[in-house]
Amino acid sequence: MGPYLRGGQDLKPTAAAATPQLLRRVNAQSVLGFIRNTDVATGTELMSRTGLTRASVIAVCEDLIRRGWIRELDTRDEEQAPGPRKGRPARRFELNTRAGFVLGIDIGAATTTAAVADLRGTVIGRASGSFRATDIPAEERIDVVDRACRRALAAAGTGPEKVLAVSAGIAAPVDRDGNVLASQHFWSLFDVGLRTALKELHGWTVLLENDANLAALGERWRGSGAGVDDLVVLLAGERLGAGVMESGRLLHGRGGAAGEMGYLDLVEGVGSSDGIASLARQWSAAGGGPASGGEASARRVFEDAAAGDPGALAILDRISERMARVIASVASFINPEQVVIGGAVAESAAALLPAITALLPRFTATPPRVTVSPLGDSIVTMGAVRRALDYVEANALELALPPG
Amino acid sequence: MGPYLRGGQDLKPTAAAATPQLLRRVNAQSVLGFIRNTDVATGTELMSRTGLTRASVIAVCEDLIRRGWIRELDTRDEEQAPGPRKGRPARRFELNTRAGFVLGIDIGAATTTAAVADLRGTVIGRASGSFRATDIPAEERIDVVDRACRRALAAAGTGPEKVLAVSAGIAAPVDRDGNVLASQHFWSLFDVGLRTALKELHGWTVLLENDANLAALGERWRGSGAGVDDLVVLLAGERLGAGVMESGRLLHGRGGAAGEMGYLDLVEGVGSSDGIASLARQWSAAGGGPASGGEASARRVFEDAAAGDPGALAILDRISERMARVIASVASFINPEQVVIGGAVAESAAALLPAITALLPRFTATPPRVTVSPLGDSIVTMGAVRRALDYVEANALELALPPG
DNA sequence: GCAATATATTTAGCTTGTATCTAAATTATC
DNA sequence: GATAATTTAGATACAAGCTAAATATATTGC
Repeated sequence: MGPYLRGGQDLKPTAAAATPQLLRRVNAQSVLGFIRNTDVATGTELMSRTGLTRASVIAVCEDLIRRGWIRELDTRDEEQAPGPRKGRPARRFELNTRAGFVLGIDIGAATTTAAVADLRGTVIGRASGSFRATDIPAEERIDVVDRACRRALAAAGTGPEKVLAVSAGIAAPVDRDGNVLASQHFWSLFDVGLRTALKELHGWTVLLENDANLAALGERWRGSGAGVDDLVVLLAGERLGAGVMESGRLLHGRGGAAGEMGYLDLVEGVGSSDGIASLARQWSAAGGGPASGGEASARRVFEDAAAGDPGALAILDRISERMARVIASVASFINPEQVVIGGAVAESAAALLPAITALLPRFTATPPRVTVSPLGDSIVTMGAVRRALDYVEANALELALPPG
Repeated sequence: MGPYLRGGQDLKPTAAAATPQLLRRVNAQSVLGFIRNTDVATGTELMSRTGLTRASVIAVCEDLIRRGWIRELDTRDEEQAPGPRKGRPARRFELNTRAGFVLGIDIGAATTTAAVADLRGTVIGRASGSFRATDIPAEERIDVVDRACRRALAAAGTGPEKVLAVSAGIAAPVDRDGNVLASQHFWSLFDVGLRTALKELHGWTVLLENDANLAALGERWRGSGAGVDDLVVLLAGERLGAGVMESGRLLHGRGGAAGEMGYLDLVEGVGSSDGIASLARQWSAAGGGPASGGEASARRVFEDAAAGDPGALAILDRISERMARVIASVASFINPEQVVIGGAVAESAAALLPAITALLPRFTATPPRVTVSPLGDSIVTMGAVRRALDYVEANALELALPPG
């Protein structure tokens, strides 16, 4: 900058200047974004989708090849082009799906699961681990998580150096910068420990998120909320949390406690959020989840109800109304298009959907569509994978791909 | 595009290609953005703030001068530069504050107010109008609004052709595209009528918003929530609505009904949202607002309470607890940094702040800061002005400024 | 083999940037 | 009052990236 600024006040630029290189970055992102969502792309397709001229498209593609993100298919060994192919054959480009991988981790109270996915989001490795107890020290918990990651990578046939981004979900408020509130003593300790451990061991930077928020990402990506921009996911199992997407963005609030549902203590006919959580636990233990033994009893309640047993019907009615009140209170404040029930209770909740849906208009003027998550146990890991991919996609041109 | 695309599928570009002109747009926005927030700017200042070189800064400034957004101060008639000014005098640029104006409109049940502001947001004209009754036809209501706009413009010493953007707030859900839900028969009729009328009469395009949402914008701009990114404004007067900002963005939800607070019907110890609204109405009529007569009684309640009268204290306690429950239920779901009480009840609410603040921790684990709006009656118009300015600032380089 | 067709490549030119050098205007100093 | 120091202005050279248009190439169909 020369001597010009010496005399001025010590001012930092508010934003970086837009130089011609920015154009390439923008256009490369747009080309790469299209290639990500297609099988193979020709130059002509890319021209029409991006609005660029052929010269620019080719320049961008050669850039992306040099950086390792895409690959050119040279010989026409695959003769699967559909239409009548006249004219000079087009150069064909495809995503280098295995140029790197992402890691999505679900860290629960009792177990943890890590999933490895390629750049298209296909999960190619998965591993779980159990915690000896819920009150083990943070280090032990971190070690179990690390081991699950290693095993998932091994199952995927790849290694830590190929990991481009890591996202982890925990059952605690996490703000939008990925920090756990200091008041959450255990989790904030765990947070710092996890970050430093994975950084030192593998060089990874962890994107931490609340588990219900990740569930919302996952559900919108590959669940029943596909493509819905205003979506709430109720993650009910060990505890009850909500992941809220508004206009396609996750809500965090000041300290990451958005969607924490503590206010349910105040809602009539619901009981405390602890009460809901314990209800969910019982329910899950009785048949919704893999917990011990009681599967028969939950099934029996449904069977008895189907047979017209008044007691069983009353139980289901009470549960339905509680759920309806919870959904209604969320829905009338956030006005989502859809509410998805996920977590351990999801399976059981499916049977109650008609009753819940029928009750909603009594409690809210803006009843959302209500569905049950089809993602099962993997709802949080799916969201974590999506979160990590989002990061990779947003920063593709800044990330250096691992060699090989 | 030539013959290239003829053979391809009929695909539209997903995004516009980034051409060199984009650079100028980005850099011009950045320069203009800085000039907007300063009194006069020199080339050197702009260089340091934008990171551009002098040549680019000058080119951009001359562009902006040609388009009418800024102006160069030629002679140094104003010797108000602070430091020791050595060296060759700098060219000085300033915002052409009166290159155009924005119009912010508050459309209430009984009255409407229009405010005219210059490009720095300084309100330079204001006018109100009353509706003959609350159930008058949409056309009549539109006519009253139009007349208020004309008078506000006249008071500002300008005309309709100088208006760059118009924002209006109504007490109904409005989605993020500015549309009123069709189920809101009256308002959706009014909406369409207002748009077409103002378009035909003056060529304006109206940005419609929910009034509480505008209140949130206003409060964050020039109220007690200045600069707070996670902010909830409770607009309590004729009715009760919440404007929610999360991460600096307004929440709308699918149909614009986010923040509608219908769920309060379900919250224990609050009563229905109608009940809250009527409470607010009584309260306001008794002294919070400009309504007839009863000011003495509200003042008397406060005076009696100050004197230790148990009946008066009980009334205030009940109101405080209701407010605390409302705020807590919002706060524990959204987790805002701050909640602002605005609208007609604001004045009275100020006296209850300590009680409300003290009660909050009983109802929520994440109690926000609670304040009372200092904006009074103009909270919605202020937000409408901000909304219109946001539009102008985002689209400055696409807007053609009126000549003169 | 030759026309038709679709794609690839090359070349020239435009816009917008940066970097660097020289000129101008003002204050401070002797 | 001339001269040096300082700060900004303006001009020139050049690089990145895009478009547009002309030319070259590979494949299919007759």
